[in-house]
Amino acid sequence: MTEVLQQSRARARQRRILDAALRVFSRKGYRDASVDEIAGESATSKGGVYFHFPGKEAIFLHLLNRTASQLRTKAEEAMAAHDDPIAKADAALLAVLHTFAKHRALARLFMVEAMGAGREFQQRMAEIHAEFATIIREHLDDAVAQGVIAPIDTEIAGRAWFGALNEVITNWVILGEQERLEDAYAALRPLLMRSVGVADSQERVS
Amino acid sequence: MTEVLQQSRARARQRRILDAALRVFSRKGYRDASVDEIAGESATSKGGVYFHFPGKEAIFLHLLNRTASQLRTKAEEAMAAHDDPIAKADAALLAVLHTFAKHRALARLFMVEAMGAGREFQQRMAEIHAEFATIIREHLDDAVAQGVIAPIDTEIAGRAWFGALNEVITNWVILGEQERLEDAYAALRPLLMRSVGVADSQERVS
Amino acid sequence: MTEVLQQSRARARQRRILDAALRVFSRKGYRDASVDEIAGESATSKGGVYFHFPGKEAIFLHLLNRTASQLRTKAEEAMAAHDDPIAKADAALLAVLHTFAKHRALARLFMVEAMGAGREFQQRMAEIHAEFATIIREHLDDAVAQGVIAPIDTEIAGRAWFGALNEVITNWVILGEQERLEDAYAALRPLLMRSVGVADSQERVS
Amino acid sequence: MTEVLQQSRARARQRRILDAALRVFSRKGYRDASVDEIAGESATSKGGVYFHFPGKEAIFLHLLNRTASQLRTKAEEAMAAHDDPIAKADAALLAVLHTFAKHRALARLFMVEAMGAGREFQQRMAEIHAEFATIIREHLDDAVAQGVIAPIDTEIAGRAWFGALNEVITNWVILGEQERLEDAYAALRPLLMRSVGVADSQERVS
DNA sequence: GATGAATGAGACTTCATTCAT
DNA sequence: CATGAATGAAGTCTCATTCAT
Repeated sequence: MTEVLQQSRARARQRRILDAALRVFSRKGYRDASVDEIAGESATSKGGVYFHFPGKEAIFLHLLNRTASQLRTKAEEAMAAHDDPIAKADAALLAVLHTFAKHRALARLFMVEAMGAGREFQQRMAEIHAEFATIIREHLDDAVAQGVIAPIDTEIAGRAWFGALNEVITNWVILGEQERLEDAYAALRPLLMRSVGVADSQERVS
Repeated sequence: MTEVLQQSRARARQRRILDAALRVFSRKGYRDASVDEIAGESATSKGGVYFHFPGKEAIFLHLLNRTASQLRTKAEEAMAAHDDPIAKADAALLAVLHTFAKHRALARLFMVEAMGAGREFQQRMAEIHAEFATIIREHLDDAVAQGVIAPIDTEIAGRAWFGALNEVITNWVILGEQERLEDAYAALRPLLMRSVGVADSQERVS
Repeated sequence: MTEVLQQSRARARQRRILDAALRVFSRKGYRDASVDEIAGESATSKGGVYFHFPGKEAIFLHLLNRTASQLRTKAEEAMAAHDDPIAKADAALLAVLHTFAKHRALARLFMVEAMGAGREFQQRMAEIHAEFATIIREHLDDAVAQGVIAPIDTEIAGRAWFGALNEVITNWVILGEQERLEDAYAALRPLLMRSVGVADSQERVS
Repeated sequence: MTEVLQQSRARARQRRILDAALRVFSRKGYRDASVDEIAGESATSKGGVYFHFPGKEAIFLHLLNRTASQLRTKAEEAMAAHDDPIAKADAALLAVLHTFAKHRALARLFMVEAMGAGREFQQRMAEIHAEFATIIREHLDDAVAQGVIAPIDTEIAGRAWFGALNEVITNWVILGEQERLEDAYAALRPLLMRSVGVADSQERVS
């Protein structure tokens, strides 16, 4: 069918635009990225971009949501490999970290640019942060339920874990290459564990 | 001396511009704040603003530095009241929190807007974050030296503490009023303490 | 014949497009009407519209000509019912008025939008105006020839009659509902009659 | 004072922009006129235009109002020279005509472009038309009151007079040079007079 | 014949910055 | 020193038109 072909081509073009946008946004930042440049980078015309997306803002939002969803998937896959609730939460953090370590552009977009891109995004970003904090929290709750850790305020713990990770990633994103991002986590991990009352068990690495 | 008078008048105007800029930036965000509006809010003309500052960017940077310095002062004053190194670090965090709780505009500027305002600021922000992380770290180092806590990676701990705090403040800034910011810290504090191996001692609030 | 079927189908679609265009043009005005919207309203695709018409301009021109021709037909039918040349001219005006009263959209298109839609249309509109003025003129000429009215400049009279009518209709189109358009004519008629030296004779209909 | 100088310079520039806009609008029509071209023609920058006017629409509206006001002034001056109310109305029409005859650009703008420039202007144009129709009407009312003419529907008469004039001017604007606009009025005048029951008195021309 | 994705020229507008007064 | 008019580069977005499928 012609229709199907066109649809799939359209979807391919959408993805090309999104991919190009990711590159441009993380190269220039949201405010300094121009739709013109995104169009150029995706081998499309400006009009083409506007055919597929209502505007620059929408592109960024798509990207944000797409990334958040990919990230969540990765985290969930990583957690599936473990039974221990603490190990699960731990695995989730590590998965997120791995992903960002591989795609610094993504990390920059996600951790840095999104905040200052305007009120609209801050709200959405806060939600995304909260989503991840909640994932952690739920597994800490499980851990409490199973008696693995003592009862604590898991909500604040989830947020704190995420915040600590965030700070580490952000630093790594902004300052040059420095060290491997995973190494930072290796140092961070015992801290997090202790914070919820888990005695250190240096079982794992990557 | 006329000179002296003029100097002080000039300084007064500078401050008026900075104060106005703070209001405008935190109302509109960096990118949506216009020099025109800052001029209007500070009862000056656009030309006047440009006489005192090289440009919009410089105003923001001034503000950032001024705020960081005020914050550091507050933190140091708070720490001076304590001997115990852990208590010092703790007091510093609380002082920062108090300040932000009183001036949400400042918090927004400092924690949210600055990140996405452009490459220039991200670098500076990372430095400021690092400064605060270092303050914490130094006192944790003291604590280790005094045998109050066991040896740990204090650098990562400083960053983690700051990151956790950051996340909490950011959430509070972006989402509406919700709860008192200080309450969040009350919940956060035991976590931080445990993370460096200090048994909970619920001594204080303020 | 397949050919015949296809031809008639093509013509049907043409008409559907024209009808849709009339609605859109009179809703949005020429410049704010988009081909996309016309396509949507005529249950066709943009490509379809461009298959049947060379462009937006041509659609508008078609509409203009179609309307002018319909209007002329109505006027001629109305005139056929009368012998008196003055009555004929009178009937023509009334017929035009009736038509517009029923189709305000048409009136708006014809009297208002067409003028400002661009140079191309102004020329054509002037011609159409002239056509109607000429119809009136011819019957005034007949009246002069038959001695019903005294010799006057019938050309200018035709134009003036049309102009007066035009102003009345335009007002009615732009300002809301107000009164019945026909009532305005009832008031206008004696004026027109007197202007060519015909004593008032309130013979007529509706 | 610097202030005064700047103000007067600003006003001069405003006028330059308005004058340039008049030229461009009447050369290209409202929709095809670009702010760029207006800026160029007024030896300003695009930004300069936007400093003085909120946008293209506002420029056009200014022009419309300015012209309407000038026209009214001319008409009133012309009427001041006469006592007879009919002569006054007559003089007003002639004054309007003279003005347009001298400034065809103005006429085009006023009679043709304004209508199709968008809904906003149509409303305002209808008002302006009504203003002029009212001026005529008031003097016809005077004439009735003084017993110069028999009682008639002066409101519709005012509108009809204006409409007739409008048609004549519009034709003259759109079709090339042809004849002198004033000659058209000479032919139109007896018609108008008769229409309100005034016997012809070919007293004047200009 | 129909479809709708793609194009690209061009429109309006904003604003940081400069500079004559 | 202050003012605010002026600049001009850059940005987002619209839409008539084309054309591969």
